Amino acid sequence: MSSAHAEGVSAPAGRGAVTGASVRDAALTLFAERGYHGTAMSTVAAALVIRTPSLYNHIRGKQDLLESIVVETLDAVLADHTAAVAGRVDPVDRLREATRVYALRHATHRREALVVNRDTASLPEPALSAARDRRRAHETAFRSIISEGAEQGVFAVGDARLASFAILEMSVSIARWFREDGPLTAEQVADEHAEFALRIVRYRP
Amino acid sequence: MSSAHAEGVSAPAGRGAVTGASVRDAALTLFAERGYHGTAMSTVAAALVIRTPSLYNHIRGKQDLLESIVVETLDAVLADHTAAVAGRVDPVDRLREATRVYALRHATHRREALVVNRDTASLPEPALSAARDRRRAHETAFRSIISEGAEQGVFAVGDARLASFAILEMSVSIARWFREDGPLTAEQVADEHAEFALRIVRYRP
DNA sequence: CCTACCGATCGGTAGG
DNA sequence: CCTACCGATCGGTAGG
Repeated sequence: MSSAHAEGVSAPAGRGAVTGASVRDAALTLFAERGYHGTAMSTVAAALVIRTPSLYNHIRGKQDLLESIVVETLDAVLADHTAAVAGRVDPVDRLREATRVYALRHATHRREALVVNRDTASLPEPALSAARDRRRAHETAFRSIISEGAEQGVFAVGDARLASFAILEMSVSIARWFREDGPLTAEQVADEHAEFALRIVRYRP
Repeated sequence: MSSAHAEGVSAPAGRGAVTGASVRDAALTLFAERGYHGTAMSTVAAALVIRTPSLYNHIRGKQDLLESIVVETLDAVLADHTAAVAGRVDPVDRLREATRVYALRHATHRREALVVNRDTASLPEPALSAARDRRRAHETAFRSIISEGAEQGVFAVGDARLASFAILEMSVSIARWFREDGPLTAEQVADEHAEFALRIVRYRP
């Protein structure tokens, strides 16, 4: 994510210097709102107040935009996860922190999350396999925390896969409703979801 | 849902009589796989082994297909919910049953769930508002169970909205991974999610 | 159910 | 950054 903007459409009208980053940012906003196939490149150009062909001075093509959004986001998810569990041995700490950073990212990078979840399947190979590999790596790492906790008897869960999906997906849903100007901060929402995760695996302090 | 098939593509090759129901079924499968905007009507026709214009002897248009999928599915969700809570007064029973039927539907009607969640925003007005009203009605009814349980002191939950979204969305996610030939039946998955819901709201028997 | 065909729009290139 | 333009594909109609 090299965009200078964390949220919102980049400066469109007036003396806004169009760059690769601003094209990617405008595309990200529109892909998140209307979906990849529902967004015409002419709409991206219009958001930047330029003509469609001018976009191609900054980017290679529409598919490239999607690929960079998806792969970079999934890399960031994996990096978050690795950093979150590093140095922690207690499954309770590991699950709480892994859930917290995952939930937090879905509150702070809503557009990226929406696009990844909706449009990853539209990627051509080999980007599709690359995306699926990254996603699977995260799921596997996340689930293993639950399995380890269950083996140690600290978690009581029937099916680690089921619990893992439930926790991951309730976190993903944050991207659908979270508002920066809402009653809860991203950190509060993330903390609460981390507690939900521990309840799902039946951890009782 | 008047389709004769609960899952899978309707009989395509050979002596398959194409009907309105079979067109809707083929479109449902393809919309679920590739998204509404990612599916060409020519692909729907190809799945039925007819030419594109022949589709229009059975349906009014592409938008109509999406509208009927979304509105009928949301109506069914509301009907499920109403039936599930009818006659139950204990918030524990109400939440367990409301979650169970919602989760169950996402396991048994995966394609519909995927399309509703991915493509509702692509509906033109007034169908868009109709869909949003139905979804909101369900969310409100669902959340009120949690609020009532919290008021009665049987649930301990910080934010009813947060808990409601988390429960609903972890159930929605079932549509993304559930397989009929997997290790768990739809009923088992639904029951487990109902228990997850009670844990999230901190109900302790 | 088909062939023939439509206007509109798509992503993208040429060539300044 | 633009105008001019491309071939491909879109949803859909006419008229059998």
